[in-house]
Amino acid sequence: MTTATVPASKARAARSTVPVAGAEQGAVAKPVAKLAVKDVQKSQQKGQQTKAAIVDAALGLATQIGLEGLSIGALAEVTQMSKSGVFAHFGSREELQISVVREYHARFEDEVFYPALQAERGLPRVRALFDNWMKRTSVEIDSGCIYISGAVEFDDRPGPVRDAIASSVKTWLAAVHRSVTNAQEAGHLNADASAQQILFEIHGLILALHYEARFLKTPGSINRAWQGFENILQRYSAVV
Amino acid sequence: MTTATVPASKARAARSTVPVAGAEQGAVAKPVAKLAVKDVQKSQQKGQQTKAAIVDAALGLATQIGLEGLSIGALAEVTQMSKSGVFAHFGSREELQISVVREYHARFEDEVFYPALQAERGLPRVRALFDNWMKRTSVEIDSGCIYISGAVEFDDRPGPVRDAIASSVKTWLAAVHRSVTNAQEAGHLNADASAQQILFEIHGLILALHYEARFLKTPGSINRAWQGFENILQRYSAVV
DNA sequence: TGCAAAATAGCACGATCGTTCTATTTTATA
DNA sequence: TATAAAATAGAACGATCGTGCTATTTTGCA
Repeated sequence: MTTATVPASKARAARSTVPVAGAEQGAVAKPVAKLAVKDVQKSQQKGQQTKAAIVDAALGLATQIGLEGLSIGALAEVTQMSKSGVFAHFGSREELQISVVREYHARFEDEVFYPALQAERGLPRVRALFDNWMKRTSVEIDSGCIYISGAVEFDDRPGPVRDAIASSVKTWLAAVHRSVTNAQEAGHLNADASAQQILFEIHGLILALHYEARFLKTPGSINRAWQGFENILQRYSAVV
Repeated sequence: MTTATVPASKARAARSTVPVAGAEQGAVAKPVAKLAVKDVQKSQQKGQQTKAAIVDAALGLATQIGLEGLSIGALAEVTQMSKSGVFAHFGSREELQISVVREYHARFEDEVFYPALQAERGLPRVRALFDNWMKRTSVEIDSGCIYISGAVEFDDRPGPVRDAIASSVKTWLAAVHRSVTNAQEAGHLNADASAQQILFEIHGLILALHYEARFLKTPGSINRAWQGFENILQRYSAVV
């Protein structure tokens, strides 16, 4: 009946099928100025808006109960739509899962990667990347992380969903790797060290934080991750 | 029809319902020689044997597709039994999952923990624990690890299954923690360092290995975990 | 060997799943 | 405002799930 509306903060949930910018409400033939903006708005038709709202809700569900736990029925309930109404936007459950992964990837980049680019190349940017990663992981102690849960759910299950997750994660890890390499070239980190090794150890800190804080609820995990990062930097700091 | 038989190596799969120690046999008056061995066989009644075989098969399934992926129907197919036949041994799916967790825990202890006790206290034992842990994790790159997949599946699903997993993991981590503390007291590791911090960083290496090798299939991950361990030891080695 | 008890099978139930098909409503546009 | 297209709803499908109930078979023991 009532089609779900899209909160401003979530209007980009269908990004994969829609231009990035600041698209809001669709709407009617109101003869207003503001051409450029209007066009974007018009392109965001009803279907796209609804799809964005569905993906947003699906992302919320998937972070908590996993991509495999996603069911179209539950999603229909949350969005106040019919099962077939939800289904029609994706054509298959698998396509829905892929949309969720893409949306998660986009938000991850927006929140973790891009802001870190403002830090200058080399060690400062490595720090910024880890800082943002840590902040996000800290939030995900409560909400869950699709890169981690998805890895477990699909590690033995080949297919496009697994590919989507793996590709996103690899993209992100490659970005961190690049940043470490830059720091080595800038003389901020020991050039003899293996960037892959440094990346591996950093990744371990994030995974341990997620495991011990989210599952075991061990107090102090966040500080231990920070401390571990400082230990790594110290170990690999350039010998002047 | 044909009840599944229990390979020798798996005859302990129903350990949870059977007294731990050497408590076997229930008795009977058959005057046979070969007491010890015979008794074990006799006490292991048909039901226990079958249950052990079911748990063993369930463990095999669960490591690959997760505890949530376990279905009684699939299990019945694998063991060549009827659904109700399988079900009767546990009374609920949840109880089956708990049995699987307990069996995994028992095997983990047998394979990782107990053998390491032969190494002398202090650093050698810390090394032995990590060595065995690494060996097991290396195997689990193919087969999967219930402590990791279970953590993801049950991280915000309270209940006895989650409790069983968390309790097992905590027991194991506490053992490693104890070993680290011993190494500090023996002067093998820096007594000023936090054992929790060391444990956290080691745990991270294992998790990163599992993630990068099993999911991303990044080559060289095993060596990176070893290297990371050496780095940690070096960092926390006692200053003489 | 006979008999009680334990183990297993067979069947059916309600629920939920993803998906398909068709009808209805809403939207965008001429 | 009329009309084609897009979006959504509704109902039904086959499959699978966990579980309960009742038979049947198998086991252990007197």
